[in-house]
Amino acid sequence: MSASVTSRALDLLGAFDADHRALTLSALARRAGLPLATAHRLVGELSRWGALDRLDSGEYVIGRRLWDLGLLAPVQAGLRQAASPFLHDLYGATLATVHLAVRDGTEALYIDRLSGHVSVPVLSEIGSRLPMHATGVGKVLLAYAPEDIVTEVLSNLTRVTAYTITQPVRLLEQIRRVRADGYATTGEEMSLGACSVAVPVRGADGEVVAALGIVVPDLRRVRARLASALQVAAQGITRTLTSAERK
Amino acid sequence: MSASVTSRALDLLGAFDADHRALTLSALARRAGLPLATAHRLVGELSRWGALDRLDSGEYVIGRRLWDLGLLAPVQAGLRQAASPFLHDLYGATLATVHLAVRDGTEALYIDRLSGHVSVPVLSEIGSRLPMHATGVGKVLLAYAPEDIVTEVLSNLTRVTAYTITQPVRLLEQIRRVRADGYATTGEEMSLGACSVAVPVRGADGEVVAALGIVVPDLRRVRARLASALQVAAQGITRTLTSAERK
DNA sequence: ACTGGCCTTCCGTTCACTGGAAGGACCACG
DNA sequence: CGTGGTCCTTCCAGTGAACGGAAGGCCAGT
Repeated sequence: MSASVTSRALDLLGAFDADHRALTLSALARRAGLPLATAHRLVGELSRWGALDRLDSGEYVIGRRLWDLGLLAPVQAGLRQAASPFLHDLYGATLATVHLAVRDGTEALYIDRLSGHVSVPVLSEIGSRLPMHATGVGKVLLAYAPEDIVTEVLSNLTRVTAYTITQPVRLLEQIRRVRADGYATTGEEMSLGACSVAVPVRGADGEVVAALGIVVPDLRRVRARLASALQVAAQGITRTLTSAERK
Repeated sequence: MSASVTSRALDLLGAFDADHRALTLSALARRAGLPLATAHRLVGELSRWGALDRLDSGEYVIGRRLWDLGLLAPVQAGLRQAASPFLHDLYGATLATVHLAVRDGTEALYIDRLSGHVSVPVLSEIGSRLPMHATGVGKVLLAYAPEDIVTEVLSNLTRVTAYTITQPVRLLEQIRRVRADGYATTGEEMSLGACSVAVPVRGADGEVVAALGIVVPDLRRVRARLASALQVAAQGITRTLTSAERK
């Protein structure tokens, strides 16, 4: 039972998600499990502060001030800024979809994505989470994740397409390959018609902080070329990160 | 006197800004104006929920969950997604810094920015606010802003560089030109060595919802070409916005 | 060993939060 | 033009959650 005021307020914020970006007061109260009167008072306070905005229609949405705050989160602050120009360079050179992802628990969290009009359509959006075993960036992140996370992921390999790897042994084998080769690949394991290459991005101390990936319709001719292009970009990101740190 | 629990919790969140991305408990309490014990309790609750994360160093930072929430804000959700591919196209064609901004009160709020390694260095960051009278996107937003906002801005034209426009009459004249021509320009009014062109982006109902701008070192040869490229992109964004709405 | 910074926990007092109830605005329907 | 259905807003007395001073623990510097 959540009794504290703060937790109730947070429950209200938590009522918003990608499928519920705008909610009426009653919907908010319902989703947060609060009495209407209580929700009303709290929501009032939240919008006065700018955490929520009220639309002309009367619906509430996440406010600008929270958007601002979110930008300060370290997930994005350092990493994303450092990586941004390199993502653009990659995108400019290939016109394919480029991804930057970090590990969030047992999933890959996409913190940046570039894709133009000509790119292969993909599921990922900025802020979305996808399973690690079926994506390029995911496999990279998994290869450098702590033991217990790997175990947990291996025990739950859900099938997404006909090509998704669902046997723990095969995935383990691939993880070993990633560590040896320095890059990971997928072939239509997440969505049909989409293959990917991904490499690790290392921080100042050499630990893997993110994964950089690219999605193309077919790997056959380009695998090696993409892998080295990605590695160059990843190196550049690392350099930017380290030089930004010592100042 | 802020007495409600919620407002105290929000004050804690508000203690973070671009210059204070990581704070110790005591620093947080100090900045939020709360007794240490109180701050401790609230911060504990906030981090349990994921609004704050605690670093190994003991400092608190904005958490992933708030980052997630921020992405749901309408500032960015619709507009930015629709605009993203067009920004890339523009960037790809020019390799100059490309901006997308909306009006936030009397300032221009940058909601997206692309810049590679070769672009002119500029001040703007995603999430930052710059004065409207000294930037290309700002002038566009001002040209379509409500009367009272214009008045307020005109009464406070701070000088940034030697070229900044500080006479209300001259700015008003420029605003008229923007409405007539459909685009705005600046010449080193915000930072030396940087000129810009910007155009309005219209929503489904024809009202101006954002401004799209580009920054280059020199306008002389390219002004007309850039203006029309921007207008094409702005058209495309509008089309995407409208088609996304009726579904 | 001492000083000064942090962080954490405890607990009796008190005051801000609670939420049912009542009222009002709006819409659609018969 | 009532009637039933949304929705939102305001009120207020009772109570339990939040408050914050105080005390104690940890670490680093001197």
